[in-house]
Amino acid sequence: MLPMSASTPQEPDARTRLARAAIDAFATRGFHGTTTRDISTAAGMSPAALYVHHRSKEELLFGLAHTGHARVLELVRASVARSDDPVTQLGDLVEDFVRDHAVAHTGARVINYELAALSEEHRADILAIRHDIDLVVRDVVDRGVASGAFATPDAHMTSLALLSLGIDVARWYRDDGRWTPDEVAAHYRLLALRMVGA
Amino acid sequence: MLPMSASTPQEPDARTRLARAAIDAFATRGFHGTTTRDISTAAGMSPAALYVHHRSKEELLFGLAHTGHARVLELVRASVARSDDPVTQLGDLVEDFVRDHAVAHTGARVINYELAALSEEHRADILAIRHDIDLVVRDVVDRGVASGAFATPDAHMTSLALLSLGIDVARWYRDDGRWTPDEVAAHYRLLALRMVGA
DNA sequence: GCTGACTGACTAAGCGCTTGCTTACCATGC
DNA sequence: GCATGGTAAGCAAGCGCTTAGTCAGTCAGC
Repeated sequence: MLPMSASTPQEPDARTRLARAAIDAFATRGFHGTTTRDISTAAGMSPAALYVHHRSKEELLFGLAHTGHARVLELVRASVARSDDPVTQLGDLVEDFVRDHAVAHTGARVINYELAALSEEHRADILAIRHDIDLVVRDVVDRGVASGAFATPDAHMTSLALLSLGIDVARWYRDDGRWTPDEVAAHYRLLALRMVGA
Repeated sequence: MLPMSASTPQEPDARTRLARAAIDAFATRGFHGTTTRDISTAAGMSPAALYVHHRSKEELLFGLAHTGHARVLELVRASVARSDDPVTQLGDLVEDFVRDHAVAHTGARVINYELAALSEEHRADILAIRHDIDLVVRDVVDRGVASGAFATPDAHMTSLALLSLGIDVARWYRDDGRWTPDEVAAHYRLLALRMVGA
């Protein structure tokens, strides 16, 4: 029995090539600044081939946004599940969240800054996942405040600020910059714990 | 002697109407998602009238970005100039910066997230102003560390995080939301001082 | 010989920007 | 007091080009 796919690792399948090309293009020029030809050409196909795999340019963006958000939701849930102590939970969550936004900054930029280009239904779908991510963070902060481990005059706004700080890493992080993702993540863990008054 | 202009305050001059329409449109749909007809129609003019006041759509964006950045640079310099104590200086700076990004969130969103649409020369011009803003923040943090008022393992990254936190307010702040600009600004002042270990 | 991935050639619509012209306003000369 | 000429702002129309998306047909692999 041969494996399902015999494609070489240098040449991923068409869907993957389209997704990568779309992320790069959307991150660089934005959704409306990117043409379907930019994407299909970068993926090594004709303009029409994009429509074999996706109904429209908007649906391609939605696919990227949905996959990316679902992945981040699982990421933060896994971070919190590793411990019972709110201090460790928040530290791990911020560290994992920030590292991910530094490593995958290109994709994260698309996911966070191109949502306005989605249809109303698709945007609502994404906002629901974002709300779930919010809830995970807020729950950790609330439990830390309840246990006396954290002290903050507004747990809600502090939770928002923590997430906001992590998201913005995707905007400024550069692969050829001063810090590695791990260095940023470690420093942000400290900043986050200070912000909640741990 | 009559005043120079007798136009009613309800109907500002053409340049102002164009600027406001452009900010609204760019913030909602992005630079490439906005047509020159969107802008001119919202300003109550024909498509051609835009070109009486601006050489191109890109130059209109550049004008908005330049004015906005110059204003923020003056804002943070004024915040720092009000005191000699790094703790007060940083608190005032963050409070003023965050309040401004909440009040003028629409314009700030355009200024911070549409820079990729600028020409190389225009983008370089804006990045130079942003660098000056960075320097103001970094200088306050460095002096706080030197005086022993602040304690942070990486003053450079902490300065970046402080600015990053303020910028991202423009992304999430809503006029009909839970908090007033003053409330957000006051809370962020506390968060900022905790982040630097004051 | 059927299926699914893919292409070249195409279309309708929309884009930024220009053109040729009109209008409103104002300083100047008489 | 008023014609004259200059200027800035504005518009209707439309040019040249690009866009997202379509479609009939090709072809490799099962």
